[in-house]
Amino acid sequence: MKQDPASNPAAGQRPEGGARRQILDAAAALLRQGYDATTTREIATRVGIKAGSIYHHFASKDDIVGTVVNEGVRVVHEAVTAALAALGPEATPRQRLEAAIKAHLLSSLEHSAYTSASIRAFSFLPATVQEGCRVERRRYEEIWRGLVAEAAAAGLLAPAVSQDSVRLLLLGAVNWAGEWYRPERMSIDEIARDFAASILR
Amino acid sequence: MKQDPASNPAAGQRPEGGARRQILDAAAALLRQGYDATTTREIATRVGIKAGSIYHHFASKDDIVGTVVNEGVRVVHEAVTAALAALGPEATPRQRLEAAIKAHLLSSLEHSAYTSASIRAFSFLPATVQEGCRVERRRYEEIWRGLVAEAAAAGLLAPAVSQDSVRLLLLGAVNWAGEWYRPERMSIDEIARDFAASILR
DNA sequence: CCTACCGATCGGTAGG
DNA sequence: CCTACCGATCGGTAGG
Repeated sequence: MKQDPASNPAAGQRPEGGARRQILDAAAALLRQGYDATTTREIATRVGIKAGSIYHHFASKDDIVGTVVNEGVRVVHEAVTAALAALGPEATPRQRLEAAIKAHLLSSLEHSAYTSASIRAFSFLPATVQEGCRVERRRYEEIWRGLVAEAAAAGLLAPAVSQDSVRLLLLGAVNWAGEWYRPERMSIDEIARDFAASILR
Repeated sequence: MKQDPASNPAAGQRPEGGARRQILDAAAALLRQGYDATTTREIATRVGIKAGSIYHHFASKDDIVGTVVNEGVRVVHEAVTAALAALGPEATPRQRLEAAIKAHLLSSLEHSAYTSASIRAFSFLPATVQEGCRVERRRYEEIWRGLVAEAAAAGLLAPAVSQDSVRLLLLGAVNWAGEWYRPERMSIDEIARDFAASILR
């Protein structure tokens, strides 16, 4: 759940930087417990400022939440893209799918509270916040559409099963992992390997 | 999302029946939107009584929520058990797993707001409510442990993949289905068939 | 089952 | 960035 600033592309873009980033970090951590548990007062306490001062940096609570959720999708998107690029052009569809699963799990379970918040809290957010995130989410979904299509073209999927079903099965499983994952129970490498092996043949 | 009283084993056990059941129904429907969205006042409004009158029937909000969540697990448990029993002793492990997936999806996506609430809201509930549900949830999990073990014994799983991984993959996928399921998009029959076919060989 | 109310907490604002 | 405060809403209770 550490926030690596180097993997956080928005860091340093604003001259003041500090306070705004601290507010987002606190909100991301709180969003794990849900939207209502993410109070502006608790955010302020964690940052070390008074409740009213939040509004010097953000227009509203939903402005904060929307920024966190959008950034969470962007972080996992970039993590998966980077993992695929690191494999190089020789990689097989199987290797690529397993690498994408691993990168997604690492982002949501270990690296980014933003991604974790995006996944867990999304469906309980106000409709306006959800809509502000739709484009980014759909862009990310496209990666998985492509990976499943590659696997299908290589004949790695079960016969007579739609690619939509495979994608929804896989994304559902990895998104739900936050509900049961414990580091000492099974490693992320192992989960990624088993999930990929279960679906590919 | 209809509540079929005949499939609701607790109905009729209490002589007064009506009000208590109506409160639970309203709470189950509201819990889809989250724990905090489930206010005692909104429950009362939907039932047609005043807010304070809730406490004539239940000790607290968490008493209501805990009852709903427990019943949600019990309903899906009984739905899956009944579906397996209906198959008879000649059924193959493949048929049994697919029937269980279908029964679970039907319960959470069509038949029971209680089951839907159990799945969606669980991880955002107060710890005390979660603990009051642990036993029932673990009992339900055992069914899936058994089904995966049957499939493994029949040689239907991918080699070198742990049964835990397969169970977590499958349960994660079906539990996440509430996030994307639309009746006009893909039928529950089709989802169950594709999910089973993706994992079995 | 209702009326009337409690203490607490929420998001947000005025004015400095 | 703070002090002081707002209107609204929450879970729950007293007393009937």
